[in-house]
Amino acid sequence: MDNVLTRKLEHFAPLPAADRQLLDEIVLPVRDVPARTDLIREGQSSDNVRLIIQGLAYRYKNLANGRRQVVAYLLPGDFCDLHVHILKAMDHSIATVSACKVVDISRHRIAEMIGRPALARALWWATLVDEGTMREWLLNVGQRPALERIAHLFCEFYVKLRAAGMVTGTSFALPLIQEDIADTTGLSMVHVNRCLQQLREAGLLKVRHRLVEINDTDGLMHFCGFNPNYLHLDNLEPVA
Amino acid sequence: MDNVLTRKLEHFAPLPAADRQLLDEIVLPVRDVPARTDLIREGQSSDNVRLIIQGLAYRYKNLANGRRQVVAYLLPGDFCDLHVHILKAMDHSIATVSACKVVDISRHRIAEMIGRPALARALWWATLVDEGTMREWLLNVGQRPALERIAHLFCEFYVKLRAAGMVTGTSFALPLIQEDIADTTGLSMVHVNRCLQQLREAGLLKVRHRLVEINDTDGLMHFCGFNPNYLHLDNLEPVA
DNA sequence: TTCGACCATCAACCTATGTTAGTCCCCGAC
DNA sequence: GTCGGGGACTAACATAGGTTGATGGTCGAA
Repeated sequence: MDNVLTRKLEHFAPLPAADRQLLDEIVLPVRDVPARTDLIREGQSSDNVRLIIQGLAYRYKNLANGRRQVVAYLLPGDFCDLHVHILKAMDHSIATVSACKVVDISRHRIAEMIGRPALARALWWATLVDEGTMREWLLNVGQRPALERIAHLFCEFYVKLRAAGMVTGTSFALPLIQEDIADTTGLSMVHVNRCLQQLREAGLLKVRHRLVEINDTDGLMHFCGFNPNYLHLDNLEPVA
Repeated sequence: MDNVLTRKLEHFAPLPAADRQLLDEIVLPVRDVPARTDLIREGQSSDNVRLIIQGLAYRYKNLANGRRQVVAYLLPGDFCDLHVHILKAMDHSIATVSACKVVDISRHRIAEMIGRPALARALWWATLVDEGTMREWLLNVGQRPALERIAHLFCEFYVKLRAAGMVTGTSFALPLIQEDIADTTGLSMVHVNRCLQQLREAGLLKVRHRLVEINDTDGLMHFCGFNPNYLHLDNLEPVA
């Protein structure tokens, strides 16, 4: 199976063949977006819904003084703005990290999806997972010390990318720079750098050249109290 | 109109009379829950969906070391766990702040609501508003300094309670203690205390005896860069 | 009316993290 | 092959906010 949307939605429950076929039609044609490019900006509205097919993107909000908070990452199979036709304007922006492949899906197609019970439930599940993730991030940023906060972020990437089949062995590609990690965790870039070195010295994880290698999965998860329940990936094979 | 659910959902769009009638049936019978009581705990699941009719409650998550993060407040008209039958277990807990009146709604009733297009859209809108709020909180906790962070929280309460008709003039009841504010903003109780005094000295806002008085609405909102767009209350009368 | 609990407040001190201002390394463009 | 730029990394210093522990209101219950 190479339809990333199907793959993602079937983490909730298997889909009828007819639904899978609809998803196969929806997933084309693909458009290329360069790295570090805004897909949609706060205040904008739009008729289409965008879906990430390949690459990494993120949602973010800015403060007037220029400070930035990343509020979510978007992986292949994630929708950018499923809600544009309910809400009048975006309350945040979305940008690519790496070069991405994106499809634009018409409003009518979305309605078609939502008309199918199995798909509607799967999309609802995806929404709930996103909410659960934001709650966990709030806990992370609000209560965990810097080292654990960063470790937790890497645990989450590990589990989500693994579910998407994007982890080979014990390492995965992650096109983030340290400043992205800083803006995700509410820390300064300098402190992120210090922490990454400490995590490396502790033998928990290595980050070099946009490649993350997790030496000690259990150790890392235990260190930051990572509990994947909030991702609701009940169909997930246990961690190796 | 005294149906808090109708009132809330009609912030999105007016509802057909038949839908309003369904909501009137749903909103009974009411059950009393004392203050500072868990409504549902992380890991639990449940067949019913709870709806807050009166009082204040909050969603929260705990760390193993006992630290607590409040991730959302629930006002009259808010559902506690609309998703229990999609997800297998709660990924967070919910507790009351003040004594609350709550209704338990059966799964079948929820399905009935979702079957009505106008209600389904209104519920979807409510979900999206909750998501938008969490993104704003992430920005708040991750990027704003303590004073602005607390000011922002009070701005949000002001606007939401005002939309719910729970603000009289320039002040409103808010049963939170300083420790709640601390656990909401990711600050220590002591620092919250310091900040509240500074906000008072600055003539922006006074908090005493669970009563908040906002002296200078515009000043307060400007001070913390509050922009209510994320609440998507397009039908809201402008701030007095 | 008194008592006890709970909550607000205060002071002294501490430290995790931020800031500034660099250097260095690597890679891709020409 | 060299140049330029982005990103990683360092060091020295600054501070916002945390911690601890004590004091003092206020209010409801008996």
